[in-house]
Amino acid sequence: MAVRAEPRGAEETRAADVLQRMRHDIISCTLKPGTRLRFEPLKELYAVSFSTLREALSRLVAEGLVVSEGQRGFMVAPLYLSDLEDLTDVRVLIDQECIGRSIIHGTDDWEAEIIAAFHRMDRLKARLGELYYLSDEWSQLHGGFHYSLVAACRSPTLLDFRDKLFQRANRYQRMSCQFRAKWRPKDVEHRTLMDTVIARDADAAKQLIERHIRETTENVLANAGQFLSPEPAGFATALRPVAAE
Amino acid sequence: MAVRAEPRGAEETRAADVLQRMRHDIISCTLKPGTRLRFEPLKELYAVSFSTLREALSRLVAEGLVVSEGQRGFMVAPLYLSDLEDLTDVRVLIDQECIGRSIIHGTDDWEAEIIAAFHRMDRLKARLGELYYLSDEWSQLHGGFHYSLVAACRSPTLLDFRDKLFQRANRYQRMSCQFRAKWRPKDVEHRTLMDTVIARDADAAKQLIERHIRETTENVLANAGQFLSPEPAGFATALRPVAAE
DNA sequence: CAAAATATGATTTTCGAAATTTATCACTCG
DNA sequence: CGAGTGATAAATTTCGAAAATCATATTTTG
Repeated sequence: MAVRAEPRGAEETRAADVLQRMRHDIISCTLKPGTRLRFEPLKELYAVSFSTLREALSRLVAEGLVVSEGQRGFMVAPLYLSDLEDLTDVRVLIDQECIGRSIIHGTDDWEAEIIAAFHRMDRLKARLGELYYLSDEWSQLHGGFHYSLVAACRSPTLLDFRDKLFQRANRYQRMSCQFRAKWRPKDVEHRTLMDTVIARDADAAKQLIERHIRETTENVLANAGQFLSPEPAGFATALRPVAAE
Repeated sequence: MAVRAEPRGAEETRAADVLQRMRHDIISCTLKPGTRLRFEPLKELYAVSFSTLREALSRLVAEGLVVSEGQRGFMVAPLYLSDLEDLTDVRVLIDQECIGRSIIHGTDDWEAEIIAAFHRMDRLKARLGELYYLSDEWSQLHGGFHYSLVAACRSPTLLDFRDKLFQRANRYQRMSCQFRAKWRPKDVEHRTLMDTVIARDADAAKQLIERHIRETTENVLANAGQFLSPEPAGFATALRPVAAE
């Protein structure tokens, strides 16, 4: 058998590839919140067929990045003040739990990975200068740093939830950057967070991550709060009693 | 315009309908854990085409009820001891938070709905007799009761997470029933839970819900623990560093 | 005889045309 | 003039055939 031309699983499936690209475009607000997602344009933009698009959109609905209205198509999930507040509170809960568990279970390798992630983020920031936070690459490394803090929590479910929350929250920040580019630097905070976590001081780390998350939200609100409508129209959002125990 | 023949939104979309049916069949273990989901049989079973099936399957993957392996198709998510344990811990965390918030924000209507839900569940149980817990209808009402307890938490995100966790956990119980039909009755527990929540005793309610959830898991393990493989093969399950903040 | 290479059959994945449904707009009627 | 009605256009949704991929059996080669 010949050697694989691709770097192993570069594109498992066309649908999975489109899913990834669309997710990125939604989070980065290239696809703006509230935009109706019509098929003809999207078909051209992503170079796939109806069904394949549909598959990707379906999954994005489950992830909360897209909403579907009956048989009237799909739409990039709008941004709401109430959603951001909800998101912020739940993120605090989940991140605190993850950090607490990571501090209990973390190994030397976990610590090493945190330090490495911080270093990568820090150096890239230095190289990028003033508007570092607009870059996709920094976004990646910064996300990686925060992930490294909680990576040892030993709960795939918590990590999955955290990931989804992180992505949804990210959209609000990316959006707010487009209005005003003022952004309080967080280098010191990140370093303190790292030190505290590695020192295994759970209580302090939980306090720090809470402040970190809440301050980020406050920044978003200061930059773009006025552009957020307070509530979705229907008010009742995700309600449905279900199966049993 | 003529009067609608259907009871309003009975089937928004064929894909949504199939999604719902498949979800039910997976949770009830009609589609057994670990089963490969081949398209030809499924196409016949649900009477839809490839693409429509694919759409439903995609969403079930996002919900954690189905797993997809590269381009080798789909499979009903297997059941693992480690997953059940993870699930149990996270459910305790989320449900405690939801109950605490509901007790803070709950109105009279919220209390009324709890009492109503309990009554419905209680009467159906009396009518069904011994093996009440095998019935789909009871499953529904029991789920509804637990939902009513947390319904006033004012966090769509938490409710959504809770719902997904509930469904995933349910699968383990349904499965365990098939091996042995011994099931400790929980009537008294449910009533105590209701009384405590309505009395707004947050600490006691949190303790009760934790015990309720953990005992349920212990029951499952007693009935079917020996049939669960301890871990997924690959070990690392849901890991991927992502975007940024 | 073992191992690699190839051919064959089964399955998944993708595509674009056909069927439904919704939205738009001109038109009639009260 | 406004509300309802019906036809037309635009969009979504569904379908099944065609292309691509994977698993298996067979043959070839060292």
